[in-house]
Amino acid sequence: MQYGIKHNDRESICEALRKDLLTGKFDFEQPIREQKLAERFGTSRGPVRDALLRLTQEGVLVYEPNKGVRVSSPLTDAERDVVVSMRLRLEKFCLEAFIRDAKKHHFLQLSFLLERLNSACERASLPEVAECDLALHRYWVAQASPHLESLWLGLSVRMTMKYSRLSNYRQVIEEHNNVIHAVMEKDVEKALFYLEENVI
Amino acid sequence: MQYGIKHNDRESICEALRKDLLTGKFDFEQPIREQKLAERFGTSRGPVRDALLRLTQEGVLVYEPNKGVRVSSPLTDAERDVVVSMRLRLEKFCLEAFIRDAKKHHFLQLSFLLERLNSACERASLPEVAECDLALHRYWVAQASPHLESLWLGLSVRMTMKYSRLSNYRQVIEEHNNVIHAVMEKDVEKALFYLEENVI
DNA sequence: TCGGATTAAATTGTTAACAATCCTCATTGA
DNA sequence: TCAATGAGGATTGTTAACAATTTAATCCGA
Repeated sequence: MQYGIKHNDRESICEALRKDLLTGKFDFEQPIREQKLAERFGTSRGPVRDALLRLTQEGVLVYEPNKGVRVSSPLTDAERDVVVSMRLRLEKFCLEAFIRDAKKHHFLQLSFLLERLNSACERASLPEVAECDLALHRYWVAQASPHLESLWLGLSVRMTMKYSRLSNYRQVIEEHNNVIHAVMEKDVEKALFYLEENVI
Repeated sequence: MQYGIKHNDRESICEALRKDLLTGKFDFEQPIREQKLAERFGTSRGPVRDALLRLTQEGVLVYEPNKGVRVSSPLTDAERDVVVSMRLRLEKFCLEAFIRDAKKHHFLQLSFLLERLNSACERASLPEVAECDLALHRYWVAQASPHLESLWLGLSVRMTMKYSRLSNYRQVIEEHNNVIHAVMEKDVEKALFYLEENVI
């Protein structure tokens, strides 16, 4: 579906739900029912439960034994500051390593993801912009340190949920162009500078 | 079991496995079989799968579709540095908030957890020391920011897996005593100082 | 009318059977 | 000899039924 990742039911359900959650399609504090989701995705409750469990661990959902899951309440401003600084620490590390080791096909992939983000911005589709934005950042994190990818994901979704700067599409394009051009020129300093501007 | 948390099968399996994994009871790169664990815990594969999925998200295990999970390889030194600094950022934030808002019964609980850690050290039981150490830190994180608890857990298990300073039992006791006495005196500065010494 | 016990419905937790996939290893053919 | 093939077993993925628990509704007595 995306770039060569194998998907089973629970994976794709997880991604679909994450997208919905990040763009606010579920109400806060309202419980999410397994059966309903199972019907929506045309599977049994098993894979749905797997996906919910995983999103819980990522911090998007809150789980209570025998009661199911609900959308977690947003972070306080102080919590968000902490999360932002942690994400920056991690992503700077990854971007630096990515620039150091990147080969031609990595740059190609990067261009492709940037193009996808641009076109999502042009269509002014918030869910797609959010998805493409995450996919882009995720790419260099996954390349630089697969170990820390899931950690990064947890930080990013928590940030994104709090509130989204993504609706300013022109700015989104601008910021990502800056970062990626610096990356292409292998200018670490500049890339990190623009990344910081972009993430905060 | 612990302090008032309700446990179902998948929760307790998860905790038992995490303990085993943190103290190195499974070989690296060797796949972990669901059926075997199900027999060990006297359940079906369902709850076992849930626990494995969760530990994957925490970063202790690596999952490959249709192939199951295996123990993830240790972090590089550079990765570990990043994780340590992120954990410190998070835990300092939480400890500060904890000190600010703590009531008497929180201090009581803290004393209890410290006592448990001491006695584990005296028995020189590495698995228990590791568990009590995590439980102690986890307590102020969970109190200060339930939102970020699972994030903290992911950071901590990754750190602990890399290599463990915990076998120096005398030092473990010393360090935690320092932190907790500072906390009791509500001396934020001192507490954070000793925490840094302890975590790195 | 109100509060508390009792029942019924809805929901989550667990299980065992079945389907799909992967791995091993013997067989085949050049 | 050796690579390709294919059967068989082992393992993971999914499903539907059942058990346990929670939630909602009903009833009853004061």
